[in-house]
Amino acid sequence: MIINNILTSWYSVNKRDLPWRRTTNPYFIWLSEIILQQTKIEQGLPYYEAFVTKYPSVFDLANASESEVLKLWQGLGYYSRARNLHASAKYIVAELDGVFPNNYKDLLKLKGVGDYTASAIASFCFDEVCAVVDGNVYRVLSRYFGIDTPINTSQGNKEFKALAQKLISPKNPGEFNQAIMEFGARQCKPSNPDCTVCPLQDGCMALQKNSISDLPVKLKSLKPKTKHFNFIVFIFNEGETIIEKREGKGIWQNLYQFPLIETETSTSFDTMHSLLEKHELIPSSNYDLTLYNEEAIVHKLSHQHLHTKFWIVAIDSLASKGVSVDIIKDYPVPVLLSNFIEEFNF
DNA sequence: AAGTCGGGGGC
DNA sequence: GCCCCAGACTT
Repeated sequence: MIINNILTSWYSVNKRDLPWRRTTNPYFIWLSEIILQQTKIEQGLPYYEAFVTKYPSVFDLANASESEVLKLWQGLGYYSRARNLHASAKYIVAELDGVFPNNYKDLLKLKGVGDYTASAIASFCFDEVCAVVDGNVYRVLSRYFGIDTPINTSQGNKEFKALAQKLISPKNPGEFNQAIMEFGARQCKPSNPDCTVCPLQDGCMALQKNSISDLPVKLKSLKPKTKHFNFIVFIFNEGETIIEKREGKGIWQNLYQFPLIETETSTSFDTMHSLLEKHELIPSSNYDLTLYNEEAIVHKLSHQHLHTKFWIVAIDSLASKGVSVDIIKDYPVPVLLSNFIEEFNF
C-alpha cells in the first residue's frame, strides 16, 4: 500500500474531533490556521472558540478595533498574527466585498498567509492540490524517506515541499494534508514515538537505520540575548497609573505596558533614582520609590531573556494624564505584565 | 540566507 | 536546560 493510502486510512480511525474539522467555511479554517501557527492545538483551541464566538464572520472581525483583537489574542504570542489577521479581514471586506479568496494564489496575498496556510485553506476548503509542509510533515517525511537535509534552510524547504507535492493525491488533497499532519502530531512524535505500532514501519528508512531520534535535522538557533527591563509603575491621583502603547518594530508591537526603562545591566536603587530624576514624566523629585521584586523576574522568549524589575513610584502629580487602574485590564498587554497586574492587585 | 517574533509544555 | 509547536515576515 502506498504511503498516501496508509496515512489516510490511519487518519480515518485516529483523527481527533476538532471544531475546524466540522466546517469548510474558509473564514473559520483561516482563523484556525493562523491561530495554530507555531502553536499546539491544546493551546490554540480556547482562542479559536473565543474568536469564532466574538467574530462569527469576517465582517465582525473587520469591524473590530485592532486593540480589541489584540486583547482577545493576549497570551497566545506572535502578535503579528493578530495584527495581520485583522488587517486581512479589513482587506477582504473592503476590497473583496467580504468574499474569501478561493485559491492558493489569491490566498497568498493575505497578510500573515504564507505557503503553508494558503495550501491548507486551498486544500481543505476548495480541494486544490497543494501540499502542506509544517513541522509535522517535515518530521514524517524526513524519517520515512531518511532525508537529512536541514529543514530550516531554503534547500530543505524546497525539497520537502516538492516531495509532499509528489505524494499528495488529486483525489483527496485536503484529507491527505490533514492525515499527514495528524500522523506527525500523534504517531510520529518528536520524541519517543512508539514505532512498534506504526503503520509505516515497513518502509521507514529512519527506523531501519535507527536514526529516528536524529531526524529531522535542524540547524541550531542562536542563544537568546539577555535584556534588563525596568517597568515604572506609577501610582497617583488615588488609583491612577500610566500605560503606554508599544510602538516601533520589536516585540509586543501595539500592546500596552508601563513606562519602560531598559538598562545594560541589573539596575540598583541608586541607579533607578538617578534615572527617574531626569524622567520626562516626573516634574519633581518628590516621590516614593519601592522595588516590587527584589529578584528579577526572568521572562523567557525565543530570542530574548527579559530580566525584569517592577519599580513602584508613588507620586503627587505627573506631567501626563493617567488611566484608572480599574480599566488597565481592558488593554492588551504581554503575559509578563498581566501576571504582574494580577499579582500586584493595585 | 539569517534573524525576528511569544508563550507553553515535554522530557 | 533544550527542543518543539498546523510559520510568516523582514533584512
